[in-house]
Amino acid sequence: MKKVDMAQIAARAGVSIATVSRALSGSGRVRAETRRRILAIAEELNYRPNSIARGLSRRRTDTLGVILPELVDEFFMDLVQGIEEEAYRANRYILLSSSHRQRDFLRTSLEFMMSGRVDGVILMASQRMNDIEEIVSRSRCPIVLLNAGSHVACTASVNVDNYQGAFAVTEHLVQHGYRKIGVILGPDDNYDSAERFRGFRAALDAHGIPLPESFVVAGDFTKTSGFYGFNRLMSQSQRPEAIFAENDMMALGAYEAASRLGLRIPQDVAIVGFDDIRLSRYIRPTLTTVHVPIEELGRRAVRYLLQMIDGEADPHQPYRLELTTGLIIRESCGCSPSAPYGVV
Amino acid sequence: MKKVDMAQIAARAGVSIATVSRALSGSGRVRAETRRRILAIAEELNYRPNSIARGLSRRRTDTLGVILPELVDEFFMDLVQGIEEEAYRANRYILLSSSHRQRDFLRTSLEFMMSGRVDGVILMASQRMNDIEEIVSRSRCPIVLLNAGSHVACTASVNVDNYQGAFAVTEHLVQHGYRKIGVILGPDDNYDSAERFRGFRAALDAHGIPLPESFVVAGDFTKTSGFYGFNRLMSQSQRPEAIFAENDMMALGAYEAASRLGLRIPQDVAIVGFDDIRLSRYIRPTLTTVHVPIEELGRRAVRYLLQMIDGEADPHQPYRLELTTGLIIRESCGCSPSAPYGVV
DNA sequence: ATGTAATATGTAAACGCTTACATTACCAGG
DNA sequence: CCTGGTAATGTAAGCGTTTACATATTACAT
Repeated sequence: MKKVDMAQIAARAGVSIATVSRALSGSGRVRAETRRRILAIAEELNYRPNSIARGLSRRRTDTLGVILPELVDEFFMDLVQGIEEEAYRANRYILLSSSHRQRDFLRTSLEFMMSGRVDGVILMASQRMNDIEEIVSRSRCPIVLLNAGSHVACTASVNVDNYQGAFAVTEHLVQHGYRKIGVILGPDDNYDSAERFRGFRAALDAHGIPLPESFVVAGDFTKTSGFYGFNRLMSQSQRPEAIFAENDMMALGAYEAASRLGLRIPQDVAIVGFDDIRLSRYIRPTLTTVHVPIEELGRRAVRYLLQMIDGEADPHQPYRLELTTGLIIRESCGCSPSAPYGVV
Repeated sequence: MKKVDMAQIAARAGVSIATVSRALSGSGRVRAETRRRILAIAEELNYRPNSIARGLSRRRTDTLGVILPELVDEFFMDLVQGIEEEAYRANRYILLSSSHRQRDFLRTSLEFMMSGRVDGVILMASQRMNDIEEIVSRSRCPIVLLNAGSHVACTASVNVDNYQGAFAVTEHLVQHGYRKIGVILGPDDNYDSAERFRGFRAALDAHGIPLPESFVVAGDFTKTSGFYGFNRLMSQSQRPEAIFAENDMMALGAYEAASRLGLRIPQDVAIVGFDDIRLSRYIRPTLTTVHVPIEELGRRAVRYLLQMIDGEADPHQPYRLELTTGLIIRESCGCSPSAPYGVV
């Protein structure tokens, strides 16, 4: 199939290229009859506008760049889904790139963004946010950050309200009557983790519940770290009655550790997580956790990015959106009798 | 940050645009001293080539299109990962699009591919492969199909050897001594499913094991269908001793049904799956299944696509690659005593 | 018919880069 | 000092659109 361009259509229709362009793009005025003729010819020739050329000329690509730290993860999957959907709705394409373990992350991102390939970028850097300011300042197109620390105030960001979610799920434990509540932390330098801990802590404080140092153990969001974290929490004389794992994967590790130790959930120890990954519904007992509206996160990011691109929002004015999280009450907190099984 | 183009560099360096281009692209001859000067200025001005313009001129975009039926699924996630990695290695970008439940699938795909936005496309259509021939024939750039039926012979495709995998896992059941083996099928029109059944059947035949009609129940690759499929298989007087679920999700449903009926796996009934999704390692007993090299699938697709783009492979010559699958022996077939738990 | 304002179309200049071809600079051998 | 060859650089023509501006056509009121 050979390529067909406007010139060919113009020739056949006996008009100039400009008229063809106007007819096809719908902008500008063209006599109805002429337009019809042009459209027919375009159809017949199976014409598709060359979006590269169009991009050059219009100085926009209708493409959004998405840079994520990784791809293989339920979180990112949902995120991409949300982003793609919203972009599709707005007739935009998605140029996807994972940052490949930050190998030369800054350089790659900049390269990416400044190449004129995209009209805007959705960027989720993991930890090291130090570069961010620089990236943003040197970038040539609007950027929306995902889950940026609250200290990043140089551009738009869409975030999850970790604090509120952690507060809620912790409070739920308290309402169950638990007073000895332990926590398995996420990575040190992780913003989400820090916020979750803040919410956890605040909920305890709000109810006058003490938090002994021994009830706080480190973790890193991996299943294994949850396993060991649980073991450490439960191997002391003073055992917690309930445990808040700062994410679901660690809760999963805790499940396994519990099973190893012959401890029943929630009878011997209640466990709650954070994230509401799919797995949390599949394991038994089902996991009480905090739902994070990931797809929504992606969609909102796209929406705001488009606003910036379309000039409805000022890219230079900082903007911060926090999406509320929702408590998902299942069995692991002790709420309902652990139903044997069910079709999910 | 204002945009800087070659003209500015040329002006500063006191040379022509052409020389700048040559210096920057590395092609063509430029005096070492001049090149150094130009590079320095480019650096200083923080110049990035405009890839759109470059694309227009060179008639290539260094971008690969990826069209998938969905995004949210472990399979696609891994696939995208493999594709992205390999593309990154070759300095290509990925333009991602899900086909949104085939809503006007053909049109979208064509639009996408023929817009000159990409140099080639990796396409995974789900069922209805009827359009494929047409899409391929009308396309303007090389295409690699993923998991295309063997009847599709109009272009390149990379596939998984479902037959061989099913044969292997079935044979494994036979070696366990099971003679009454049931199967829960995938969707009717699904190519993978058909191949898996063929392999299953062949393995039974090879060992002279009969397959009563009642041991074959329909399913559709969902967990729920696995649940009901299991129930149907086990609610007859003549019960199978082992069950081959054509994918892991259905095996998962079968697990739940078994638990409901108070049947132990593998003591009362062995279960094996296909796909080796992550979950298959997390459930207890761990699931014996067939590993599908998904990332590899993606990587291979990219590799061949690049060959076609670079003219090393003829896009018009059909090409078919089948990746072998691997048997993953875990607990659900009865192989090892069902260990209580372990850190995975 | 005629002038005026709208409407329809054409012309040509971008957009930022690559590249074939033309030109100039340079150097060695005669 | 000239000649020819090679290396370095310049010129300009694309690449396929969009779009500002110019021009041609039409419609309508007078």
